[in-house]
Amino acid sequence: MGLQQVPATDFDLEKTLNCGQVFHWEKSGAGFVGAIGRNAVYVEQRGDRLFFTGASAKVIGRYFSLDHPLADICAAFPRDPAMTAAQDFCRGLRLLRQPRWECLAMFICSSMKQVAHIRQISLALRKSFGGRKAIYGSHVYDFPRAVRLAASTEEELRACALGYRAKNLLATARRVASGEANLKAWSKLPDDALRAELCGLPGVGAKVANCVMLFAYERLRAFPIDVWIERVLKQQYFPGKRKVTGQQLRTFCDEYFGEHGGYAQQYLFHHARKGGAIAK
DNA sequence: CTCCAGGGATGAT
DNA sequence: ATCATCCATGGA
Repeated sequence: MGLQQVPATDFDLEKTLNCGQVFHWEKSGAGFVGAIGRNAVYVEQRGDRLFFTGASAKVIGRYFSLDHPLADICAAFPRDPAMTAAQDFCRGLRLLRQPRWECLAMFICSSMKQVAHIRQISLALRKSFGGRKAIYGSHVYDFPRAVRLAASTEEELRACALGYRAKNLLATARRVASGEANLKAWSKLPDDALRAELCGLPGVGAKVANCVMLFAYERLRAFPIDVWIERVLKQQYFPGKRKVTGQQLRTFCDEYFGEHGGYAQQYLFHHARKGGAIAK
């Protein structure tokens, strides 16, 4: 079974899959197996080339955002110690273009959870409601469509360790399945209108909405603020300040990080979590 | 404005 | 082996 390949400069597959933007890729041999939409995929990095099977080069390039001008994006980051250290630590980390429904559903499940646990929820949902597919000597499950989850019960979802999130996921799945929430049509909306639509869904607040905008709607300006990022921001950009409100942080981020704020956020986030850049 | 449910992994004792 | 901690959203 031969692998196809594409050039992938300024790319780090392991960092891209393990930085907390996606939750279902599993290590397999020298690479990873996972699903890109309905495609079961094996992907492996060798130097500045990506070897893969299970999807077209076009699908691979699009999902891993190999077209993002990473050097230019990084060059446009603000020059400060935190950003420089994060950028150095995250070399090659790219923001994926994830399927909209899958991304929305997973970030509804992500609330108040750590990455390890979100991965378990992802697998449980896929095993219970998704389709099993063989790939490169292994197998994966694709993510269940909204209509499938809409036809499930809160009890079935709770069995996937969703806890109180089951109710929100079920309610949102029903809205998406009925067409009342048209995720595809929303992609034409400007940022603020898109955020407002997403926040109207059960289980979606500002943080989850910004994650979905960043990871599934190519809104590279979207800057999700969670506790990790809040710590980094306060420590690095508001040192010694006693009371910093959420609104102050919000305004600062939107102005300071600008056009590619989402990349800046992901780099600061990953560096804080994995690089031990936090003093608390 | 404040308080807190909710639940499983993870780190500390 | 038990105990505290992590955490976004929504509702009281």
